[in-house]
Amino acid sequence: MSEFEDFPDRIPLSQQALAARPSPYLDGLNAPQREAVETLDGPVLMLAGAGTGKTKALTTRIAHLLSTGTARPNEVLAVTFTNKAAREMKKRVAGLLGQAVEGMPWLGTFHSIGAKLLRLHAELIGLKSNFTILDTDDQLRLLKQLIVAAEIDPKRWPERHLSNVIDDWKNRALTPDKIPVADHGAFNHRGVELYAAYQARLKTLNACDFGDLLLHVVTIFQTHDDVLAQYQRWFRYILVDEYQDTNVAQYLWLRLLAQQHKNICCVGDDDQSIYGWRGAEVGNILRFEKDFPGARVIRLEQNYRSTPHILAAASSVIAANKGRLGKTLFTEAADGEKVRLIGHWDGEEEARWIGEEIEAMQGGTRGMRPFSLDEMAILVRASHQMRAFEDRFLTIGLPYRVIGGPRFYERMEIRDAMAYFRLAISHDDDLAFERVVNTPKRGLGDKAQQKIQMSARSNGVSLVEGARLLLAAKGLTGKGALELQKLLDGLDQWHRLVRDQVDHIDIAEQVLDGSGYTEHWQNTKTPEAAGRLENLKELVKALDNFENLQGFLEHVSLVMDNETEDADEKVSIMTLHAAKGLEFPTVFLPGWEDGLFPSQRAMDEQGVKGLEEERRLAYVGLTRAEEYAVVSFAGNRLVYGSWQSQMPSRFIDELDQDAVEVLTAPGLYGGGAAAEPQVTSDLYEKAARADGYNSPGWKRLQSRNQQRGLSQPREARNMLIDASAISAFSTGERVFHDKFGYGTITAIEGDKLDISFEKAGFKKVVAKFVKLAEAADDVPF
DNA sequence: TGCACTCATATTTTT
DNA sequence: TATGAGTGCA
Repeated sequence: MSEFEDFPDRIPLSQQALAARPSPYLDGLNAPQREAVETLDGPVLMLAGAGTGKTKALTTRIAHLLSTGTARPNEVLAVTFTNKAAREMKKRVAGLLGQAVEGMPWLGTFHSIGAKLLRLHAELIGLKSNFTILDTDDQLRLLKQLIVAAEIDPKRWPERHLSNVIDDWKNRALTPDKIPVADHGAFNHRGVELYAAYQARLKTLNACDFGDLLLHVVTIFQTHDDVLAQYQRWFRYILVDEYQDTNVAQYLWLRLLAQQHKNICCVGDDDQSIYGWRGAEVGNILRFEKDFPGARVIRLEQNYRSTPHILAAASSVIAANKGRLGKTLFTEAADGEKVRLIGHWDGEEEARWIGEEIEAMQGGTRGMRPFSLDEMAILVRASHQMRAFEDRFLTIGLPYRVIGGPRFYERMEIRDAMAYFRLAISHDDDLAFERVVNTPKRGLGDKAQQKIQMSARSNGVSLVEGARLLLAAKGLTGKGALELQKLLDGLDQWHRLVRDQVDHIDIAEQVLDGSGYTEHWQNTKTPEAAGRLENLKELVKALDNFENLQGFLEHVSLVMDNETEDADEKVSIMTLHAAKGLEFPTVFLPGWEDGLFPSQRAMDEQGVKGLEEERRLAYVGLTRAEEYAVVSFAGNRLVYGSWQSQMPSRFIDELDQDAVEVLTAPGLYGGGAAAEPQVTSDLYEKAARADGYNSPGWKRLQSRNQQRGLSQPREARNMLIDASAISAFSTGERVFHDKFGYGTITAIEGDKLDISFEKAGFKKVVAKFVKLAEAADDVPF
């Protein structure tokens, strides 16, 4: 292996010698971080709370290993989950060492390292080393074919479902022959059979899916001692990021590799485990000390990110979870702002308020420093919540960016283009052929495609060959035959270009133009066509960074992400999941309502386990904030087209009251305020725009709350309960609700009223959203 | 092949 | 509500 030549080969130092010769990187680390860096031998579990500098510790540890000569770059296996994390790690290690880390071939994501290993040993599980990696789309198409072939109704049993079942098995490192009896009922008792068929099909296609990249490697390790032993010797030091997110397959993979030297350092935070639904096993991190006897557990608890109030709020929420490893975050930062809590009438108003708040904060009119849009983020539980914000921000012209969403390489045009590239390289790529045979439209519809399939199957050849034979046998006539011949000629021509090692950018352009694909989008008059052409250009541009098409395809299926860098200042909108690992000075957390967050589905399907994961999500959300966090909820929300009354999230109850300040929103009126004309909220809104919290409306609302003795209630949420509202109602009373109309109170429970509405039926509603019927009579509606 | 229509469906998604 | 997938018709 020549790739490490540029790295000086140093004589490993003993621990003793190391102690005597402190590494220069240790400055600026706190005691536990230092310990995590210096405890090189034996298993180490670094429990790193949010914002405690775990990446710093991890990268310094690598730099330390290398610079002291304890390990050579190729002896260190460092795995992350995301490409972004891998890049970041590379960059920071390089920064610490003052040189590029070209010589670290085993720093990467689980999947990229898995792919690398699998290419080296593919033949051991019946693949060729140039196997293709299927994306989700290919996978689903394949599964659909298998479902239909098995004469199962794909409507009742959609491929999506099967893919989940199979992914779940793969996450648990279960090959078809190892599926436990308890799972045999999966997918209408046909799951195991279809799984086996799928794996067989993948092998004939010389392909594997994401899960296989790990599963196959585990299988190889389990069945080939010599191969395993080689890597066990090789990887003297293993580092794992985000250990709480590992699934069983990844866990086995790591454990097998670590058996020889046992120098495995896992970094994670059980409180930030939010991917349980995807097969992540919190149990892996909870069990670490059992798995690796003699493990040193190091806790990083000093938080460098958030103010004490934010930390207190986050800690108080997460404290409600059971079975934690337990950490107590602390900070030396100054107090700062309290977490603010605000309730709104509905989702639309919530979005409006946040929009205004963002604008105000830009100008520094909230008694804080001015914040740039880049410093603010809105974190939602589910992506459909984004819409309200997008709508609002578009109307007021507030620039925003949505993080996450479909990735670049998942877009239709990119995949079509890539399918063409794949075909240019290999005519055996049936999946690619299926994808593009009639894209753009060539008059090769279902019937023509079936004929090609038949021809291929009966002759035992690939689809491309099958098509060739079909044409030769005159099995296809007319326009279709002509077009198919043109396509096949094109394929031959492109294949020659690849073989002759023509510059791959030229090839790409010839393929896209020659196939008529570019033209297809040029002729398309839909609004997104221009963007698609733009993306295709982008794709060709990206080719520049690679030696050849093959290298590009490998990369694109594993590594290409969607980082559109634009310099413009924008507010970020993303899901809580997407926010993990990020931080923002200001964070808005809307939609804290029971059923939405925590999500009803998580609780229904996973019970307490699900609820606890939701709670960790709340913890992740709050700990993203550096200086300022705002939690909000709405009393009414439009869910699938009908209005739903929402209860504030139970997580709001769990917030440390001392860390929270309650704001009263415009448009919220209970009890005494109910009699006030609607104009109150208009006044407040105008004033808020002008003067922020110094507005007369704001002050009036504040003082009114104070008069009611609401400044120091026991629980945060209780602060929102209008005492007069509670006493104002009694069972049997006729009330009015803006969205549900008139109804009668059937029961009262704290601030919650059970109301039987005349039109909307039975609802549970927070008292402050309801008025006595006679008080409502003068409200225009 | 393209359209207009019905119908079911509706979290989170590192690779 | 709004999106997509599937279906029927020109």
